[in-house]
Amino acid sequence: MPEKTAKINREKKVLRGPRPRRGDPAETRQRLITAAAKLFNRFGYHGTDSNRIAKEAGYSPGTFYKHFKEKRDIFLTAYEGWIVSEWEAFQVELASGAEPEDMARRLVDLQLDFHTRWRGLRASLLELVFADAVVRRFYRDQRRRQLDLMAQLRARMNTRHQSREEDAIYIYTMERSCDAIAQGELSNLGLDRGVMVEVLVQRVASLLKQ
Amino acid sequence: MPEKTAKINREKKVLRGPRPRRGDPAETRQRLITAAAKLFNRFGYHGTDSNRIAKEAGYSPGTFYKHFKEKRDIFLTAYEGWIVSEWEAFQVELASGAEPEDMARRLVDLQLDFHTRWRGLRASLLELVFADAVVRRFYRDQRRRQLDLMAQLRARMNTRHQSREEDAIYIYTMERSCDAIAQGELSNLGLDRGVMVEVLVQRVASLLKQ
Amino acid sequence: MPEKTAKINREKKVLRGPRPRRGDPAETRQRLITAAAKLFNRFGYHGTDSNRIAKEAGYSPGTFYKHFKEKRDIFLTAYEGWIVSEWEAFQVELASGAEPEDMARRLVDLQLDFHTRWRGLRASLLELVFADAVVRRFYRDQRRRQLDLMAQLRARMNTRHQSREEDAIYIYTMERSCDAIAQGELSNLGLDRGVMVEVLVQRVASLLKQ
Amino acid sequence: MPEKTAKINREKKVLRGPRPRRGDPAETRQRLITAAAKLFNRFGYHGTDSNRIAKEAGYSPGTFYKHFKEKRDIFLTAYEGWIVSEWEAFQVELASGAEPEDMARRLVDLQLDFHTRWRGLRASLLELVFADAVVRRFYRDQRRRQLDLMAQLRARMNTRHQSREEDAIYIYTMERSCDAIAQGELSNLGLDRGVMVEVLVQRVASLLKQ
DNA sequence: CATGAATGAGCCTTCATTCAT
DNA sequence: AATGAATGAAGGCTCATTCAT
Repeated sequence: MPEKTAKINREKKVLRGPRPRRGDPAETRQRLITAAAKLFNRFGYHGTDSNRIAKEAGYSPGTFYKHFKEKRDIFLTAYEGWIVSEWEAFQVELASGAEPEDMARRLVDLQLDFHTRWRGLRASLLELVFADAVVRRFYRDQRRRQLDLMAQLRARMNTRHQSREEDAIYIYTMERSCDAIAQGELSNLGLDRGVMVEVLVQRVASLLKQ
Repeated sequence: MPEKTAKINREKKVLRGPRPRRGDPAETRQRLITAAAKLFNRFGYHGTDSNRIAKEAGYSPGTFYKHFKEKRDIFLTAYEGWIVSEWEAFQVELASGAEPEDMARRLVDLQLDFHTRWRGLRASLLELVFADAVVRRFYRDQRRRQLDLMAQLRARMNTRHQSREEDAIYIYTMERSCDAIAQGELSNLGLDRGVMVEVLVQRVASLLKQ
Repeated sequence: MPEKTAKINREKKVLRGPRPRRGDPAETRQRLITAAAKLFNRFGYHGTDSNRIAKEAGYSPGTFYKHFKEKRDIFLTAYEGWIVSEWEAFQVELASGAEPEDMARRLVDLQLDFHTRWRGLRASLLELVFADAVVRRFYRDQRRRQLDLMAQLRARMNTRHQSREEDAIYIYTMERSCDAIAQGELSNLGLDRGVMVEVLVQRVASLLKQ
Repeated sequence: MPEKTAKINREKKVLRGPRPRRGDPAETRQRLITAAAKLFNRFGYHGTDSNRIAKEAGYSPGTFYKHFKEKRDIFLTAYEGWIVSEWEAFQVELASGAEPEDMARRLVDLQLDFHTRWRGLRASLLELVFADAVVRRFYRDQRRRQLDLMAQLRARMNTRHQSREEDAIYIYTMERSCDAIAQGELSNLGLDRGVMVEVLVQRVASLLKQ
């Protein structure tokens, strides 16, 4: 009977090092989300590992999994946080009563800002939507809600009529163009950011004018 | 997918029959590319491993690395193959002398077709562009060439003037909209494919009319 | 765009160190099984990790998973190897035509020998049978086969009649007693190995006498 | 399981009602043991984590470690509780003065009952005995005591003489057979429970008859 | 007495890549 | 040209255990 070896084998899980701290779970969770967003936006989803997220937030690997069932979860959470805050900012702007042109400019700036801040997460989004059924469902729910909101908005604002399909294409145009700008594509393509933004602003403005 | 890949390969050799074995390097290389495209388009870049590409093509892992320095290379090669064949198909159509509306419809169909066939590769593209400097450079070169070609084309066809920035936005609109359709987003969003396509066709047609 | 960081992140998988060797897969597999058996028998199933099995056999972690889908698989394989070789040894002995008492003694020695050599695997077996449905199925299949063989054997040898249930109890008795001896329980319990073995031999002998 | 566990705990206090909260230490400890027994018997030792035991009992992880130095301890405690209660039940039966055959039947029923209720713990027992020196020592102490009691008992009851070694084999036979029945092995092996039990009853009865 | 946030070693598994044959 | 056994870094995730509150 391997009396000694068995014991050695069993007792290797001795804990040493600095002592744990305490904190508010909500705060910890938020720190993790912030760290994840930061890393996703620097390295993309596949370039970011869960242990590193924890470390970046000031925690150890186990803490991550106390707050999120799996890596995908924190991605979805960060993604939702972005969508919600972006949409809130849009609502505020839309309710500001500014002149169409001014409002359009601010809306484009807003979207550009968000797409810049979240460009890494956005870069990973499409692959995850493609490869992961859960992300796909989540993504499409958001998209549907977005289209519904847009329809409501247009109804309320008496803007020029356009179909839900046109709404979708409008959204795709804005999103993809802002992504391109946010990803820094312009300078490589001989495009001028100012001109590009201006074109987008005019598109938005024409939608806002009744 | 295989049928169309054959089309892409047409200028080299039509590859059928599941048994390779000591062929000329070009054929082996082509088989690997075809297999990679197939897998990328089913599982995405990160969901496809290089050993499996080799196996799918009927070779062993070592053979893969005889023909491609790294996994990224075959992605770029497949990507280039797609772009080239898509652009060739466009050129053919643009030279057909068809009526603007008909031509527009065929161009949209063409793009939809390519985006459907390559949707997995496209889904992975943005993340790779973001995370990998080499892919990024490659991608932007293609994009620049695309914009240049479009400018030439417009000059030749005497179409309505629009800036390079407007061209870019047009390209982004078409691309993102076709991606959405190809990825199957429409049914979840209460959008009608026919209507969507029609809107896109009109956009293209209005560009083609002088 | 984080040109540098992204690259750093991507290129961390550089391989260094000693070069791989070549070998016969069957041999490698066997080496792994042998190593696994050794470790399971020293530390039990839960005290043995797959990387260590690989290392013990002279390979790296990846090699293990080229030969076995998961850790459980190598356990089942080792288990099966033991059962088969034990049963073969029994068959040889049973066919030897020795006198009942002599044969009984050799059979007990044989079983003791096997239980001693495989005592770690046996110690883990019951928990795995309990906790893992796949192991359970495998185990019960073996057991059924064992009972069937025993029935055939008794029929052929014209031994005293006993029910399949009695056979089972006989098997359980032998197994558990040999386990106890193999695990080294006797010295702690004030039991004499010689006496114990003698009792078992008499049991077996009485079965063998018609 | 819960009903019977309560029985085991009877001599301390009957614990019902799912809400603990600042009670006396003994009660907390008992609740933890009950929860541990339940989980060990459902998932085995390695399939049960200490945090879950605490949660199941209505406490937090810290509380667990206030009452038990380590996970192993609560296993040993539960194990001891089972042994003690089983042996007590046996003593009661043995003192009942019933006819040998009746008594034998009740004893077998009793043992079957206990082995069924504790089958998860029993399934883990042998691996722990093998891998952990402390469990091993504990287990063998119990076993020695059991053999001693049996010797005393036989002396008192004037049963047919048999050696301590024969006692041990008898115990192993009963234990392993009851385990098999408790683990549900019979149906897979084409064995009839009634017949099996009857054989065991006869074995016990023959021991009880002088 | 009890809490529960936090720990961190470590296990299982994957996969891009190499090189001796 | 092709093979394919082998590599080994690393990543996702678990869980026994601790300690500040």
